[in-house]
Amino acid sequence: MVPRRIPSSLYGRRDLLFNQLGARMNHQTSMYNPGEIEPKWQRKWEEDGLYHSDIDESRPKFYALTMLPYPSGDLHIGHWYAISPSDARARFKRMCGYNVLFPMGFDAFGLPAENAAIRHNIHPRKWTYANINRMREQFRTMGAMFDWRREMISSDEKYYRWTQWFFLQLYKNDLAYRKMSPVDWCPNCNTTLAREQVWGEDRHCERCGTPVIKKDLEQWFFRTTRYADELINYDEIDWPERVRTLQTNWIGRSEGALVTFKTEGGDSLEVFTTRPDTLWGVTFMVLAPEHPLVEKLTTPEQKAKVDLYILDTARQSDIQREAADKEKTGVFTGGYAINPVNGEKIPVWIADYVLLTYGTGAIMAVPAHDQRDFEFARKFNLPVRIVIQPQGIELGQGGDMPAAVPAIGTMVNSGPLSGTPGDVSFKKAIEYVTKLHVGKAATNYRLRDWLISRQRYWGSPIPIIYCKNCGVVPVPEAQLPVTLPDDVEWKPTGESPLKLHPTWRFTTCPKCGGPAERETDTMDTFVCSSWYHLRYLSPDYDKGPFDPKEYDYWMPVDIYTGGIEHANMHLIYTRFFHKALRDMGITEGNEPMMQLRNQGMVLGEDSEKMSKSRGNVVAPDDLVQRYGADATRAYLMFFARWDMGGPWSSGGIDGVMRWLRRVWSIALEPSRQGPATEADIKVLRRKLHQTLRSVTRDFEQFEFNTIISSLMELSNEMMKLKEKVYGHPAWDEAVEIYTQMLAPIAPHISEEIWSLLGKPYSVHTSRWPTVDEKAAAVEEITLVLQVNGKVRDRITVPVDIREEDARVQALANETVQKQLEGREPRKVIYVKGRLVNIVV
RNA sequence: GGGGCGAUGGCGGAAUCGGCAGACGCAACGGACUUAAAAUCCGUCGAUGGUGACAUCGUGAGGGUUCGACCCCCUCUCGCCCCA
Repeated sequence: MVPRRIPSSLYGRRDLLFNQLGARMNHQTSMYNPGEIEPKWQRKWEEDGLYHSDIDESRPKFYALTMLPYPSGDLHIGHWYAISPSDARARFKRMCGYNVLFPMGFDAFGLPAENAAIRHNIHPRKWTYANINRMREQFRTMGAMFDWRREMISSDEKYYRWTQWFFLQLYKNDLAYRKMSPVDWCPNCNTTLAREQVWGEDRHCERCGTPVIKKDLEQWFFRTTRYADELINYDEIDWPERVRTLQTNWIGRSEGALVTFKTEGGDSLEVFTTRPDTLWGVTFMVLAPEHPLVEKLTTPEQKAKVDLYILDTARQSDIQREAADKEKTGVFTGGYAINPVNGEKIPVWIADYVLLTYGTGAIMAVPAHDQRDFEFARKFNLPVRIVIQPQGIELGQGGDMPAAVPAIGTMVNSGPLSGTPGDVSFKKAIEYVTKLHVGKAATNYRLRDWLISRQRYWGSPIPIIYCKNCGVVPVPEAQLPVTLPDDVEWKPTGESPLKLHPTWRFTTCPKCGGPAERETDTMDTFVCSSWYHLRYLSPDYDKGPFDPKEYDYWMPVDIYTGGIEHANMHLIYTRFFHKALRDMGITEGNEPMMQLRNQGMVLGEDSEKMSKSRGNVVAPDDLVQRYGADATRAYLMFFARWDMGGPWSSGGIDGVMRWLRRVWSIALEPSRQGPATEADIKVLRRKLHQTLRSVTRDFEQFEFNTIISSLMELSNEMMKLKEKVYGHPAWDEAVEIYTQMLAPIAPHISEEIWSLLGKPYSVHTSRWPTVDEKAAAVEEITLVLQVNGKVRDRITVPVDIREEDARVQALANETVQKQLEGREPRKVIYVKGRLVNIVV
């Protein structure tokens, strides 16, 4: 636990008080002491409910959402980096007049809790909720504008009741189904993993690093593929192109044709091809070793070799199997298939580079026009036949091609379609196979349905009952939630603890009342996080997953911030969820989150990923102790572009701390009052309103680092002018607006300054100032004088100088004349407000 | 192997529409204050040459387009990410 009050002796530089500053300070001012003011204001804001967000039809709403943390035990610097700038922007929006909802919660189910249970013999619930309590306190030190009344915790019964309810709705609408399937299984975590939880060349478990193995199990799936086409459409949302590309590639839509070949024995052998125009170039077929027809096709002479090869393949990972640079391996089955377009008899092979899970698990091999097929043909001496003649490429004979030529071109050696030009070849080929009833146009996706079953304890139970008489029976909605029992034993047995529970598993069938068994698998935690943004709307609501009144007011999410690593998982799942719910009439609109922005990553000072083992971890608690939350927040916004991130630098934060102390004294310390000239006032007001303009724009665009730099520039300017303009209304205006601009970034110091200035509480509910365009306008500009594109001089001219005058002045300039050396200008280029370039 | 992103002083970064490269900050150095140190304040701070005004070079490398390129195009190197 973080102490509620940090001893102020840690912060204050009391020594200073009695030094040279002491003499100048009056009773009103004291040193900037974050240790004192931060907890003070945090308490006050909480008591006053300053950050409560309630429906208010009189104001436009703004739903600012930031990805919720997993309660791993400590809020680390990455959380601060992601969340505190998001908080600053939410605060900015609020000051701009929006009714802002900025909630926080915990993604509380998941493996680490259970691993902790196994390792330290502590109950996952206890571990998780203790961590949540600790992290909630750490969050409070951040000074963020969370409305804690809206907190959701995904492992609460009142939450997962509705996760289960959603499962039932998906089940009713045929969007959840069960099937036997080979799955990636982590032998260490004893669970199946989704494809995206399997990482790296050696295909290891994302959590524990153990290489995964394949296993056949009855599993629950969500039909994400049904929405594949809609998911690659981003018309309604402002999401970074990077994320859209990642999602599009992940979904991997490819158009082509399904073509049915026949085996000699008469079985249909369906293949998906993206190149129907190459059908006449098929010289062999390749099946995945696991393909169901392999056994039937294999001749007795080949059986021994085939069986051995199948065994070999099972030991390999998909990545190893598909690697393009890998030496091709394969075995002839002895069987043959018939090419439906020309009746040719072609050999059928098996090879590991064909995966059962992609397309139909079988391919037609066209070695002349596909590199992998080409390599395979060369290795096993199979014929290569050219059927495409791309323009301008000399192909020679198939037998002596150095590599496959995948280009599109005119069809040749293709029976009735020979001569078909490349631009219509796909269409014509598909028409042809359709007419023959041996094929049709088809679209294939890389995206698979979402496997949500986990053989683990710490997750939401799947609300399904298996009855000998009635089969698969959904738990009636009135009986939800299916509660996770507390009294289980977790031993790494390979089975879910729920399966070993003596009583929980056994129940009665809701349909026939006979003896029945519960599903003992729990749901992938990504199911929980697919709808948490809806639960914030009404976390205690018990008539549905969310209160429709709240939904109508707050949804959709206006801005979602978080890490890009979720592009292929959470962000696809949550879009899928929303679209599925929309089709079931539960939600409205096509997209849950209108705008998405990703932050980068904070690296250690050694430019490496922070990790305990490297010893390069920066702990935000220490920073708060030493510098306060405001300086920590400001430095996180200042040290790098937010969307890029970068290595932490421990020295840099001192500069930000110095800046805050300067701001403090600029705003609060009385000063000698010199006579202010018109010019001084003008300079101050111009800089002030120019800064306000750029800060406003940068907040809109998530450019936090330049917000801080321009505020630093302004404070430097104010420091220079203070002795002259102190006491003048322009000075008071500057201090007031400065405090407001600072408020979203450093909420505590600005609230303290605001209150010491005698302004009405609170700076955070004050209205964002408007730019005085007249004050911000410049009257004189620096015109750059170039000769042949090189800067030679700069002159100060009126902002509205006429082009003719600018040209005349430039040519008359002494330095320019010297550079011209009497040469006659060939051309004079004038860029308004920028430069005159004289070309000789 | 394919795709994406990036490379700017000693360091983090700025330059928002093709128009003053290096804003702002860190570090460093010099000065003021101090018995002293810290803190604070003032100043210097891309490289080379020059006492200096100034000149030449300079945004990973090479080429191109342009009156003018950190910015656009081509080729390459390195780093990170994603997909294989």
